[in-house]
Amino acid sequence: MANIQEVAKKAGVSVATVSRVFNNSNTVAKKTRLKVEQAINELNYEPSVLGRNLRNSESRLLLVLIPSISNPFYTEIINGIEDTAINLGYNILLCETDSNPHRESIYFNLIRNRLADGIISMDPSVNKIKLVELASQYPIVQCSEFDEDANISYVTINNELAAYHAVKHLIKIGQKKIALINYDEKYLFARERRRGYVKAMKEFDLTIDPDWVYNTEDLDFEDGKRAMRVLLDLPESKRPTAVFAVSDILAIGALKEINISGLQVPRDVALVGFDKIAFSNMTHPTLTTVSQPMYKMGCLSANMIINKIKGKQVESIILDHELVIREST
Amino acid sequence: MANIQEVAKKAGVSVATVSRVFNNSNTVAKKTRLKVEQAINELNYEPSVLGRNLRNSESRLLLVLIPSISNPFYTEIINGIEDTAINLGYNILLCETDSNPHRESIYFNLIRNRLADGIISMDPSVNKIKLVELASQYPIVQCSEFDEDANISYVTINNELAAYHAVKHLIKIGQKKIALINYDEKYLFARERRRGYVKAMKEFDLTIDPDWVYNTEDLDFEDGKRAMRVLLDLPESKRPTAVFAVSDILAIGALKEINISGLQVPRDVALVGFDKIAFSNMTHPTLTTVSQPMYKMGCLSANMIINKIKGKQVESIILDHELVIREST
DNA sequence: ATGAAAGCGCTAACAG
DNA sequence: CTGTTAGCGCTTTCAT
Repeated sequence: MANIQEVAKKAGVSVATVSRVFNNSNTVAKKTRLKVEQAINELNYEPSVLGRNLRNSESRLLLVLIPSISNPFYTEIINGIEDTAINLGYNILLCETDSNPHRESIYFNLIRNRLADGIISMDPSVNKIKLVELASQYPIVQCSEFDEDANISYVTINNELAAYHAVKHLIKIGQKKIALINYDEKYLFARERRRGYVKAMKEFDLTIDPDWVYNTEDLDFEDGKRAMRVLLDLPESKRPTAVFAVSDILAIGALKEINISGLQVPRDVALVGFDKIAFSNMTHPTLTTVSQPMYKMGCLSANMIINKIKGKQVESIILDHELVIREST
Repeated sequence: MANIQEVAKKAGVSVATVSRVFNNSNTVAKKTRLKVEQAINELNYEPSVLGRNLRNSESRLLLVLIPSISNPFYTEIINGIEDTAINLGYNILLCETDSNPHRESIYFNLIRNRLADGIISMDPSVNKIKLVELASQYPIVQCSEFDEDANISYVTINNELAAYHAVKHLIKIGQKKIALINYDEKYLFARERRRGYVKAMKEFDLTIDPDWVYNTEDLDFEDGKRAMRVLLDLPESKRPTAVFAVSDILAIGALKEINISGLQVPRDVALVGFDKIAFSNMTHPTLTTVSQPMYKMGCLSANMIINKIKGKQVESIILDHELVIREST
């Protein structure tokens, strides 16, 4: 593959001029430009990003940290990030941490090694201390999950309010015994969503049986199943007739367990999920769920990180959610 | 952030020695090495990949082309690719083409620009002509989908045999009226899977009603639903009692449509999918499906492309599949 | 409007 | 065992 020198030689100009042509500098005479363009075409020349990057000490690569690529919640966000990034001349390096600190540190080093210009972190189990430390030297934004006191700008939704709306919907359709399948409360969004649940229950004078709140270890299908099993095994008088799960996958696990028990949704148990992943519409019955504007979140995070890279001031953003009522309630 | 010069100065050695320490050259005296290591630690130095890459004209980045990140079929493969790549000192650039030629060409340019050292293509709708052209200049391997006469090495399974096994299983459990929900036959795997279907039917002297073969436009849930609707709307005498769908998502769509019609799986219609995506185990009933060794496919593709980058000779690989019998049959 | 040349950070060949 | 130096491919000042 030809390099800039060969193009320059072929066109009978200096490498500087070739560079100027490629960077649309308007200080190149039309005639010269034509000559150069012809040489570029003949040699099928493409500039090496490596050379340019080294010179400009930028890579135009963005690191996107997610816990797991198989979690469909992230796919729409990533679409948004990718579309925006490409438009602005950046590419993304998708990094799956598996919530594994070793992997995380490999990825963190990528920015130290200047292979990436900035990080969009969506990993709730990220090492906050390291993240904050890194953020003091490199451009970082958080998407969806964030650290309250980290002083790193973020894009997210109001989780407490969203959970409140979901539970209020269950109450409005006549439910009183409402359980919460929540994630480990070491995560901020889990704490916030519980607050929303409690708030709605309190507002309508419904008492919460402590057995109705189940915290899962992971966000997997199996965790949802297990949680629902525990809830269904409660004595008749205490058994909940509605469930709010803080993620669609948990809700789908719960749905499965309800079906296995020969019960029906929503007749015997009403069910609300969270995230509006594609599969929430494929179950039978389809899942009522809280929709986050995932694509938009992605676009905004990408914009935010690129602005930060360019040294602009950025502000955190809290977006609106939406309750999508479907067959499960 | 410190660079190699500052470390050299601080340690009182030349940059070459610092480089040697970092690359574990064993021609460095213990005492010198210690001095350098101390300087590295004090300055918190990390070498710039950019400089190294430019010098070695390699980026240690791998391009992975997939049509859509939201298709769970690819997630396990990507896990395999990523684990292997990281182990061998490479990172991956996940590229979603959306089957969009414009995006594809952006990604193809990444390798022309030397931002990537090789490509793993998993996109069935890739522009074959461009791919072949590129493969003559750069390291490329294909995973899962491949071009028969492209002479680009690949990792895949025997699709015809896998489909044959799936249909044979349906026949063995007494099914005779077996429909095929297939993808557009411009794709090789779709043609191969139909051949397997036909072969099994022929072997057991079952005639195939032309109305039983439905080719979808896309591989989405909605396509599966639509296909199943058409099949269910056939006159009573022709209506199939079993369906083989060439992808789990299509099968899940079919399942949904069957449920909507008030019919039951497997009592009224038996159902087999393909891919063993995570969600195939979350439906009610769970889906019988053909399992591809996706993780392994990923590992092997990564190994293959890295070997190719290093100039080694590589051989295409055909892996075994497995029929996973669950509740839907 | 164009060219010469420095330099981004690193590695490797060569010399000592 | 260590230092000197050229150069990877590009952009960008500074001259002209």
